[in-house]
Amino acid sequence: MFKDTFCMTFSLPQSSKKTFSSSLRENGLRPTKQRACVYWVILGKRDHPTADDIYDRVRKHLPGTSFATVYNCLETLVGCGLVRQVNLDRSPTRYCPNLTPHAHFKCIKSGKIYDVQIDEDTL
Amino acid sequence: MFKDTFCMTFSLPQSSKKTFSSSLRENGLRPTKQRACVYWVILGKRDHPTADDIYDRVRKHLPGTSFATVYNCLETLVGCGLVRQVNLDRSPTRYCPNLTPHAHFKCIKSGKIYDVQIDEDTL
DNA sequence: TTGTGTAATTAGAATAATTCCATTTGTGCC
DNA sequence: GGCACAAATGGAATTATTCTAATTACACAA
Repeated sequence: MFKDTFCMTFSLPQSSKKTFSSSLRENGLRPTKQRACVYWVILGKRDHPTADDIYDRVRKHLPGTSFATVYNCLETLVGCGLVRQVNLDRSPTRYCPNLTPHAHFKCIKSGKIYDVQIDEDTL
Repeated sequence: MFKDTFCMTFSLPQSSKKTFSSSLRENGLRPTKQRACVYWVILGKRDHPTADDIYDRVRKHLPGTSFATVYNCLETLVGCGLVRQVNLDRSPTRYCPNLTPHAHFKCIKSGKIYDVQIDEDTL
């Protein structure tokens, strides 16, 4: 009875909601709450989370979510161009909502990954 | 009795042999036949082989070689700067004896990887 | 030579990220 | 409501790689 309202402690900002829904629909896919939550999580903390991180964060809001679903959603979002995959070496794939052309800088001490804007003029 | 002579159907060219031995010794490591064979295999066919490919090729010459050894040797060779790792997406790590600065081009059809020399002038 | 200590190799188990599969659940439409 | 199909689910399977404990090879001293 309270399931939906209890779990839905997330909501996309209006602008992202539009991009989200229209991108999916353009590809004949549905804007489901799991997909919305995964997208919301990635937009919310731009620390290049792994699927594992995303799983943890999503489950705080949609506790029933499975790993398979997280992977499915990620694949879908990547396919629609809403998020990007970041692969460095063979460490777990990370996800990034920054769609502008940029490079990544990885600190070998902390392992953190930073976006580096590319200055077109220097190319 | 014939074990060694039978198995040792590989030998590094004189120049590579020197680089190989001295690089290892500089790092306090021994130039063993497994390491030599792995190096020889990587030098021999520059198709960016995976650890799996290397395992197959090495075992044609040193049949007793284990996977662990192949991985150990690869780690050692990379550590000594004799070969390089190539990681693209999350596909298996590939190995490359080209030590000059270069980029990689991967054909999405065949999956083959090609070295692309970098023209310093265009940087 | 013959030990002896350490480095290297070995087989097989363990790990970790990801994918697959069979089943269930949700949604849009008649 | 019922139907068809898309999405989500839990758990098993896969795969590249790493770990572990035991064995073997080698350099050097006695």
